[in-house]
Amino acid sequence: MTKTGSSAVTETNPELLQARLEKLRQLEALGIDPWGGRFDNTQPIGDIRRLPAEPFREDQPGPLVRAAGRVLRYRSAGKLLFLELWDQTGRIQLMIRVNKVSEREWQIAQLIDLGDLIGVDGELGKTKTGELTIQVTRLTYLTKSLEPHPKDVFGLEDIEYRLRHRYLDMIYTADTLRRAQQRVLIIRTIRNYLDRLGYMEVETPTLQAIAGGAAARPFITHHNALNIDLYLRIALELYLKRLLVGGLEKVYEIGRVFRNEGISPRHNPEFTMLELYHAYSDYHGMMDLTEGLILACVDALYPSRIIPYGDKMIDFTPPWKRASYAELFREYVGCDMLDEVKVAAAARAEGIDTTGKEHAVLVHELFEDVVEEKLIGPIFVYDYPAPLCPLTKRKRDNPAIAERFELYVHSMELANAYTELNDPITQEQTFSRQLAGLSEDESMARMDRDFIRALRFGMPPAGGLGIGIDRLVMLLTNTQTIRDVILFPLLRPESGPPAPQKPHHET
RNA sequence: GCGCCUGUAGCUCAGCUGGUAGAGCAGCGGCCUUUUAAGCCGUUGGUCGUGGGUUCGAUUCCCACCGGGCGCACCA
Repeated sequence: MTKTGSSAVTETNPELLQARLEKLRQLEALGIDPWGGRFDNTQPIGDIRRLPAEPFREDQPGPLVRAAGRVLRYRSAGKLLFLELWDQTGRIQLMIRVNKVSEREWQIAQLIDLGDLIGVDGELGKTKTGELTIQVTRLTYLTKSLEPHPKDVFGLEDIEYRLRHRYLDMIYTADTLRRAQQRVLIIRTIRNYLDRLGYMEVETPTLQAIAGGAAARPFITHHNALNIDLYLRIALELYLKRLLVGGLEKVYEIGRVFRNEGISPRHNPEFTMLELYHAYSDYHGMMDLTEGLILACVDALYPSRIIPYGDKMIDFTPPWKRASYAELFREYVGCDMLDEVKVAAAARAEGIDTTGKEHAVLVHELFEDVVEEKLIGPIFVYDYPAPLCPLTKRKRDNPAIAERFELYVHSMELANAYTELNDPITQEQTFSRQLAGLSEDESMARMDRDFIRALRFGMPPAGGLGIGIDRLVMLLTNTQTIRDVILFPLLRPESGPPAPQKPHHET
């Protein structure tokens, strides 16, 4: 194995490894299988901690409990051992006394290393200092850990180390496990909420011949038997809309999408989207749904609807503020967004380069630079300038305005919804216009003729909603970086990667 | 992709303007039957991310590369 002399990969200290291998041999010599086996009827440590417990007494044994988990602390006091046992529900102290276990078990206990997995039966009680403790009567080896574990009391500080050893991060950084559990709860809450409203959850293709539904660069892959390039999807939209044509009136998907773009504290190349469509509804219907859906998540996680994020508190008490794009623009930029002269002046004042830019583009750049940071929210911003939203139905009485809203919380776009365009003629023109305008990067927008054909058969008018699940989880778990709500975010390979195989497809 | 910051023992960190590395914990050998980051005695452990340069001498200064972080760009 050649290492290209790079990266922060740490090799295990060979002496520490040897010490553990030696204990492994000693365990085997005692007739113990160091890799353990089935160990049934354990109680979660969190449950055990809630049991009533009295100080230990020789004449009156406390309740018997059985737990399994990882040893995170080990203190030997001669003929007495204190350990700390960890499982995903909590930690508890174990006490092993030489005269309370068999001689063989006492020997085994001497061979425990930090990080080993053990199972114990014992009596629940309290030590002289009042610490809730299981006094072990039977000790079962479940798995030897050969790698030295990090020192529990310091936790893990190195971000790269935490990401590359997420399993350790889960054990030694309480927030990591908490977030993983809360993420599950959020997604389950969303499913339950939508299922109760009669939405059907579906799964649409990840491999697509044309990656559509968003303006983003796709990943390219290859199918050998068909000998065609395929794209990883960048959105769920176009297939879900086909299902509207097919008669599913309330449909959603929670799934991974892939965008071949930069990485940042708010961006991972693969992330999870909820997209949802409701036939015969519109963007106002989606606003109500969004509010209810996110509130259900807040209620699932917090006793209050005012929750912390960073150094701020976010108040989710409904009803949430709703303001039009034009209103907010006037309020924070200080001029009417239709006034081309004033908008250009305001843009220049913000240091935006105005040369050769369309009016609508300037308006939106100003909105992003000036307005977004004010939107602590939650606030629904609705009625967008039509040029910004090619896939959206225009207002009947004002074709310059698109029926779209975005939900902002803490200046972050959390949800995006439209009254969906179901007019195949306009849709086709929009595709063509996008293609004409973006000839430089042909992969950004592709004419999806099959989708146009589906629209021609008649897609019901509908409201559609997209929510970035990762960002929702960030917000609801008070997490500042997307890497900490995705268990395994993308990182460069840690040792020198094999030379990338030519040919590249682009860039 | 560009800019700034960063990489010292298994973990967490020191190391002043250049003199070839140090602590705590973990490990190893002892002592201890109520510890709480247990304590006491002894002890092992590092090509200071990698390569090159300057220098009598580089963890320290310079350059390149590799990994990571933050910001910008692309985007959600």
